[in-house]
Amino acid sequence: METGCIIKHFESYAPISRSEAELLASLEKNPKDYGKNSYVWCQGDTPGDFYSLKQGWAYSFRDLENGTRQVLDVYVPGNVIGLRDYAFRSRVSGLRMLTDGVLCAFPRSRLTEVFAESLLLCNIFFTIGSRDQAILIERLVNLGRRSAREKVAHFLVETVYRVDRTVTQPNQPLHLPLTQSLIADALGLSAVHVNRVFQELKDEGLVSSPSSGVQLQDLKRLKEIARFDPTYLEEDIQAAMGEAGQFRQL
Amino acid sequence: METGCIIKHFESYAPISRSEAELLASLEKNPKDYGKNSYVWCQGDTPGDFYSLKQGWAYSFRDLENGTRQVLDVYVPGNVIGLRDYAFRSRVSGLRMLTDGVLCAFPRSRLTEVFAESLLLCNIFFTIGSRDQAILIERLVNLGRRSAREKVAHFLVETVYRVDRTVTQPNQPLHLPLTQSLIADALGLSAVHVNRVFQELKDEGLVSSPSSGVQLQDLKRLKEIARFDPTYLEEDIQAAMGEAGQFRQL
DNA sequence: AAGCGTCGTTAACATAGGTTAAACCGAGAC
DNA sequence: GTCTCGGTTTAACCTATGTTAACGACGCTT
Repeated sequence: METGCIIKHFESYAPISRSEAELLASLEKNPKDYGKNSYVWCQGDTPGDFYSLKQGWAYSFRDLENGTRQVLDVYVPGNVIGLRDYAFRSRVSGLRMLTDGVLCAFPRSRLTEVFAESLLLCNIFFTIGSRDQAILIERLVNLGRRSAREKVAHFLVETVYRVDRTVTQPNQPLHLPLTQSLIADALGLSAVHVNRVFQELKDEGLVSSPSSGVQLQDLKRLKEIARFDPTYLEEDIQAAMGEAGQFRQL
Repeated sequence: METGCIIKHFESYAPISRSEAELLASLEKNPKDYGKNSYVWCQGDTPGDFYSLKQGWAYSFRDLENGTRQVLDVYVPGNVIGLRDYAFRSRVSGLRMLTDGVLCAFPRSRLTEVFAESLLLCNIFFTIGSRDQAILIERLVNLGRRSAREKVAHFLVETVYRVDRTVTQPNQPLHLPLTQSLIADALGLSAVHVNRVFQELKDEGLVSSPSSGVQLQDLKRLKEIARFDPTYLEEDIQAAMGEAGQFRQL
């Protein structure tokens, strides 16, 4: 079995030892296929497991009383999903596949064991939580204080940045498997208005929409429109662990 | 020295042992006064410390390029603040006092030590992170998919719920030290429009505004308007830790 | 007591984005 | 090869909320 993508993902935070790699590998034992649009869990379910996303894309969302929904986050391969339900009796959001994909489930209680066995992994999980929060914060800013045009640009650029982390691609046009109505639900806009914005961006040659999904043609310009500042995606576990981290790594 | 409010706060998650209480107490060594409206840190600063809020209220925010700002969260006594910067080289948001208050700083590196020394405390910190995320998610839903009236009602009710956790009050009208423009910046609205909503709510006898701050007169009705569902505030560390938790508590 | 700054209030006016609805398009199902 | 379905596109119309601006009330400072 080749080295799992959760390991690869964790290695992007800090070099991990052999025994820790084994510990992580034990979290990736149960790969399971999910079809496009299938629900992994629904809001309100009892949260038994966490997941790592081995392949494909997924998103978390909340359905509202008034019939609308809010998309909370989009996940790309390597992401750990569900940590946010850690302390709750029922899931605070649903999880649904955006494309076909593979998820690895591991039981919530394993996490406490991992904490006990490896301080480094404990720190990395904490770092992931910290990063998740930073992303939510940025989304909050996006929703609260930017125009529709800026929102869309920002969301697209952020997503590209997040993909790049695990899936290193050449410098070519970047393809994202997002629908316009998903983007609308993520940004608190109507699908109609998202389409209006897309028309604009297309006219300016910044994006194109192939048969499905979105293609970014001019990342640089999009970043300007979004006033995108990537520091909120650049964690650094060294900074966090300090001395202890140094020590642990020997 | 009476038992610190961080201990009281942590006890609301799980019973903690004597040695763990001492460990926590060591985090509360440097109480420092902050005046109303003073800045504790600014976005971009290097994050050295975390804080527990011993007294008073504070809020975190982001200033935007376009001159507006987004308020991200409001903190009440007992809250642990700054965990979200755990893994970053610079703070993702600023922190400012809403009232006079007292904060206790403890260095970020201490956290790793605490993790190493107590599995339970490690879990509680994780739980706090999980809860923080749940709150952000709810704020996201609020921003994305609710009307101004619903937003305001929801924000007020949530805040009351969060205060109640540590500060147990009688059944009387609840006073919150929030200004209308703070609420506007938290909800992505203009101060003028927040005021319009407040006029409505006042006419209906649901809130009043004494010389400063907001007073909630009819929590029940406000909850209905907001369609407030408090499950996202009801964590349960038992559920999270499972067996390990049971064991650790002996 | 005069002056100043912050916050709340109100009104008139402007607009970004929502709503509805209808047509269209490509992909998979049968 | 036609049907259906989810997604996109366009247009006409509407409204919730933003903007600007001016005033008032309170609390602090001098």
